[in-house]
Amino acid sequence: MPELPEVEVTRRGFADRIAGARIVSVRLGKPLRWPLGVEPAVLVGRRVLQVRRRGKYLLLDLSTGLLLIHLGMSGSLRFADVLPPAGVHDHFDLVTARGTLRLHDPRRFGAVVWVHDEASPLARKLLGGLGAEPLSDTFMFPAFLAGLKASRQSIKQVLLAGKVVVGVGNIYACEALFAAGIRPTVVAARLSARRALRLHAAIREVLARAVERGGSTLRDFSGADGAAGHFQLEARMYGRAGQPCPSCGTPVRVMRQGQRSTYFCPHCQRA
DNA sequence: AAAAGCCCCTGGATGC
DNA sequence: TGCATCCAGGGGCTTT
Repeated sequence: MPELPEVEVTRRGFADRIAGARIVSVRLGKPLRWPLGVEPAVLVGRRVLQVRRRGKYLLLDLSTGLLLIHLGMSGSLRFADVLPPAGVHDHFDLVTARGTLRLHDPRRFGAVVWVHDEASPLARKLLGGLGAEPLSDTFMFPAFLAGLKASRQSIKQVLLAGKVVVGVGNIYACEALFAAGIRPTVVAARLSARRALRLHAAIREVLARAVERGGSTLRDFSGADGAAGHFQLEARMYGRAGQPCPSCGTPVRVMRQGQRSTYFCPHCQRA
């Protein structure tokens, strides 16, 4: 579900409030993607120092170790003083002295994993291969172009893979490619520097705009305070098959790329 | 080594 | 109403 904007909106929704809070208890529901990796009781008494984000992962630095949280396809986090009794899809509660952080995840593709530090084997496996952060100034065009030049995959799949740039999921890949006027099927290595530059800018603009708008709410995404996002109201391609392109009026087309739906305008995205 | 497919899981929408 | 099928915001793992 959540792409970079949704994860970042989630992070901002509770980071300041949970910072410094002591862990009171931990409740686990049904199994998630991986086991927590530590006895829940061991975490009690530790403090949550800060909440960072890397790609679509949230990193909760504890006074000892850190929790990696991923929302998968259907996950969302809530943070509140008091939450209702855990439902069948509430699979992780981190109860702190300042409120409870709860992961709700019907499909359970999400994960909460404890590691001692970012150099641990699991942390390296999950975070080690990630590409540049698109909203930071480490997202440099020369490296972006070099990454594209090294791949014979389609540009859409390169964006989704997260090895060159992180955080771009299916919605924002479609939107950024439309904004840049690039056909999603183009082989990444064949993009000219000029077009790659347009894409580099489009990725930043689309993601930053989505964060401002509070993310996209397709099914049940909401921020940590429970508020829905509004970006989907302005999605120009994603989910709009058959509807007129807002730029030229040509019906939006949908196709499959790597088991994912791609939406594009055959006129505005000609090459 | 890189790329393509395969799953993990539940629920909602659609079609018969 | 009931049941089958397809699809969904991700990504690690296995197979080519």
